[in-house]
Formats: sequence, structure tokens, C-alpha cells
Amino acid sequence: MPELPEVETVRRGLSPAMVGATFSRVTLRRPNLRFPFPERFAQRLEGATVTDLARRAKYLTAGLDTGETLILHLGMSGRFDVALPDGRNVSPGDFYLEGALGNAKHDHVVMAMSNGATVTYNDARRFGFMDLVPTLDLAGCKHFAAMGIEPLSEAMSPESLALLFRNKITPLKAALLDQRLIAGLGNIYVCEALHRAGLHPELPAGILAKDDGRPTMKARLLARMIRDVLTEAVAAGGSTLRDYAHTDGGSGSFQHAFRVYDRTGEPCSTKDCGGTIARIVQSGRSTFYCATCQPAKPGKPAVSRA
DNA sequence: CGGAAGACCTGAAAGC
DNA sequence: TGCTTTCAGGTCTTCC
Repeated sequence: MPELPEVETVRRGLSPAMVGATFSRVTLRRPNLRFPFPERFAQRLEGATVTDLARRAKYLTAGLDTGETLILHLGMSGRFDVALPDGRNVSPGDFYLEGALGNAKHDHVVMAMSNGATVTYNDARRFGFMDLVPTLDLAGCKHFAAMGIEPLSEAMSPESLALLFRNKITPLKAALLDQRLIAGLGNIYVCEALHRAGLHPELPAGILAKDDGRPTMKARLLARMIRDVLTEAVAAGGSTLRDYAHTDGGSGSFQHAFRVYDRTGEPCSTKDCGGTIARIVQSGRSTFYCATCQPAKPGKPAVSRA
């Protein structure tokens, strides 16, 4: 489930259960997720108090009063279920509830908190992982050292986009997915941002920069559309795919606002466009776009954009 | 060095 | 009704 808006939604949902609370009991139901858990993982958490819960790109970071920071990544299918002490269950940012917490299939980590909340990590595909690093080394740790700019921060500007993409022949789609350049976008929001900007996903990334490195109009447009689509998605609580019957406020709704993602064959929603959404494969992943309002040849779109 | 392809997993849906 | 194939929101490793 998780690109930046979904991870941010999870962060907000997890905060009341975790920030200020102490880990009373941490149970690992298997030795690894994508990677082995760190040495003595449960013991290092138990007794530690969470001082803050933040997000960097698609990662969650829980600062602890022990001088370590817990790093959480949801992979493709990771989610958290929270059982609150008042008996309510929520699944921040995702999915539906499926029975007793800690017993459902693929519940891999169960964290009992001092405030009575139980936070359970569930991940069918186990592409997610958890790590524990010294807080002082956080920015330089292996997960973050080479990470690109935050797309919702001041660092994300037409100027920085142009400099990052300058002289690149690689397609815009691939460049936007490269977490070393911009960190937090995934397949959905890259497709959506390119559509909003009227840019064909196979255009070379270098078209965002002029010869002198200054941003082109396309760079200005794309920077705004990236910010817009992410901001709207965060406000909608992210996107929830392949789910039904959610209860408590667990799910986001931005999937209803997709204009191209997973809409192959449907009419383009751009005003007066008349095109049809197509699907191609780029570096092994689906790309959805409208060939009419995202023309392949650099030039003006076939349709004026509001 | 950059970039593409493969690998890691499970499950849902589509195809036959 | 099965059985097989394809595809999925990510990213780390391997191989040019």
C-alpha cells in the first residue's frame, strides 16, 4: 500500500498509540521480514519510550528515549492494526480488520504499549522491514544516507528538479521513481503527477532543464503537480487498493481520484481531451498515461489545460 | 559509474 | 470447477 501519502497516513494513525508510550512487550512471530530483525530487537525496544514518530520518504522513524531510533518500512503489503485500550480497533491508512489481533495470518510483530494499546504489524509479502539505529547516526544510516529530497519540503522546487534531472536521458518515469533523486514517490503518484503535468512518461528527464541548468516551464508545471497530487492524497488519507468493507476510518479514499492509475481503456478525464488511458511497461513496471494529453513528442499538449 | 533485469514473497484475479 | 499465469503500492542485489 505505501507511497508517501499512505505512510504519512499510517504515521498519523499510529501516533496516539505510540508517542509518549513505552514498549511493554514486543513479540516477534518469525525471525525476519525482508531482512532479519536486528540483534536482541525485542529486548532493545522493551522499556523504551517513544519520543516522536516521524516520516522520511516512505519510512517511519520512532525516536526512542534510549538513544536509538526504530525504523519501519511497509514494503508493498505491510500494515499496522491498532487495538486501543477502549476496545476500538483501527487500521491506520489501510485495509480492513480480520479477526483477533496477534492471531491473524501474517501478523509478524505484536507490540504491547504501556498505554494499553496493542500495535500489530501485518505483512503478507514480507517486503517490509524494521531496523534499529543510533539516533545520532540516523541521517547517515544505510537507509537514509543516499536518499533524495522530500517532495513536500521546500527542497522540492522547479530549480532542484531541473538540477537533479539535468542531462539525464533516462525516462521521466524512471527518474521520478529513483529514490536517490526524489524520495517518496511510487508508481501511482508518478503516473498521476505526469498526467496532471501533461508529460509523456517516456520523455527524457533532461527536458526539465535548460542548457544553463535553469528549470523549463515543464519543470515548473511538474513540480507543482507533484506537490498538488501528494498534498491532495495526504488530505484524503492516502489510497486504499484491493480492499473492501473497511470499518473504523482505516482507509484512505484517494483511489477514487486517480486519473490514470489502473484505468487502462477508460476515457481520459482531462477536460475536452477525448483520449483513452493506455498502459505500457517501463523498467518492469506498469505505467498508465493518456497519449493525447501527454504527447510523446516534446511540444504543447493537444488540449489546453485549465 | 548508470541502468536494466532479477530477486525477494504471497495472494487475488484473470485466462484457459 | 480447477489449474496456470499474470500482476501488485518497493527496493536491494546482480549483471552488463
